[in-house]
Amino acid sequence: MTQSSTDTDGSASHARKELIYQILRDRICAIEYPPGSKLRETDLAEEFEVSRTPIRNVLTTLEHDGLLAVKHGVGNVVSLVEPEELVEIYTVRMILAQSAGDFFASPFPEGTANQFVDYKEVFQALEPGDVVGFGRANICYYTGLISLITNSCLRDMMLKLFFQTSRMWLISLPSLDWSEVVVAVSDELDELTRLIRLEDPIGLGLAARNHIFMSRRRILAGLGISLTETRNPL
Amino acid sequence: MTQSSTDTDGSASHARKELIYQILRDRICAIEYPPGSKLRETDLAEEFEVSRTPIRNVLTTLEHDGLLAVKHGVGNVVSLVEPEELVEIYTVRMILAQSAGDFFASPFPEGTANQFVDYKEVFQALEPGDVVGFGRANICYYTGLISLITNSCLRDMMLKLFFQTSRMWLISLPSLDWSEVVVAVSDELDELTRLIRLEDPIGLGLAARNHIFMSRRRILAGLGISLTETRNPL
DNA sequence: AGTCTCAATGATGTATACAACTTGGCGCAT
DNA sequence: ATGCGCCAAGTTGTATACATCATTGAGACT
Repeated sequence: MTQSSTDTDGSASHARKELIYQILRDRICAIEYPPGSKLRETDLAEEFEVSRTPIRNVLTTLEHDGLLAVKHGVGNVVSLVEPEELVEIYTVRMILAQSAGDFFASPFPEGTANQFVDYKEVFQALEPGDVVGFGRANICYYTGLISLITNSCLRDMMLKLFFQTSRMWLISLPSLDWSEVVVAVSDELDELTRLIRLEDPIGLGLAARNHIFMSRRRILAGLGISLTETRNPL
Repeated sequence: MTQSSTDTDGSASHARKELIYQILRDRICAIEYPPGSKLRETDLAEEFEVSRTPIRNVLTTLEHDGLLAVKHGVGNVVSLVEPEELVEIYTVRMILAQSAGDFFASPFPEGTANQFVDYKEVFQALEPGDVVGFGRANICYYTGLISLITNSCLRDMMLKLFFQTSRMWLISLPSLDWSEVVVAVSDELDELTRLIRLEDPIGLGLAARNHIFMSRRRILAGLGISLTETRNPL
């Protein structure tokens, strides 16, 4: 459902709205639009060369996904996820990842392992402090990993939760040691690559669960510092 | 997120849209609008005494939730869930229910057990064959059960998946033995009531998981028959 | 009789004017 | 100087006219 509607939509307008949706979602999740940003409908309408109507349609969906807060007379502001809710989301993500092993395609598609090696190289090629680049790379990596799941319901759910937490993870990044994080992600990808080569889907799910656990630790550590420093993201 | 936005929205328009959303969602999930039905925007606009614009807004959300298929030039038709996808959703629901025990409010709120006794009486008072009444009762029951979960992310997720499967479950009902189903649901509620009185949240989650498993069995049995008989739900 | 074409119909999609709302600043009274 | 109130600017929300699309039926041609 939802974002998996890349199949025969038929109508061209659906495809266009889906495209705009994905673009805006990725911008929010890579904090090109950081939390607190206002997405002005007229601006977006001008950029995508449509009227406000289809833009508003997309914004409604983004609000339903928990990425935006639409406020009458104020603006469409990228929302912040409270630490308490963040922990809840991470907890559910861990549950899902732990159970996802049973639903990975086995054997893995040809070239999957090499794909993950590529992801790693992208991360390592990033300029230190390029948070947006890190976010985009992270979206690619996670989307690729989740696409290996055959249960479409589980897949959509994990994607949605990933997108909800992504921007908060990126916000916490500047408070952490960049090279340390890159090393951690590289090790993560090494482990996943190994498990894929070993054709161990259950292990892959468990490893993903552990990485989410570690990620939660890091993000909370980062936010614990930054929440008092940069209270106003604007 | 999503349907949990009953808190301080501020704007009255948000509240109105939320209300319309819940009404239409419940109608779909209780098959007052059975799969294949067309929801004409002008009709709904007239009923709720607004223009098509806010109605379309709600319909977009319902489509995103996987309840509607909006087709340009055709109509907004209540979608059917393919058996394959249905199994996937039920599988995820079982995973979530099984893990939900850790997140039930403990101790349970005062009067929770009596509430479940009431649910049981509602089911038993239904006239045989009143599928819509069964659907509405089921929505109440399940909403009440899930509201005991403290993890809001998990709660929203389970609710969403429940709403996705509800109409298919009701469609399969006429192919099953009514009194047998009522007895099964009554036993279900008895067991949940007992576990609530025992203050056993973990057991409650596991029992819910088992009931979802049984429900999946019944619904597939029902659809196995009705899928060939009532192919055109219109 | 059968089939193809096309126009009429009715639905959703889009654009735009206007209404409702929030916020900030300016001015006035205290 | 300060606090209060009101107005203006800017934003989202709504209503409506029109565009676009899919279906269906009649009619003409074969």
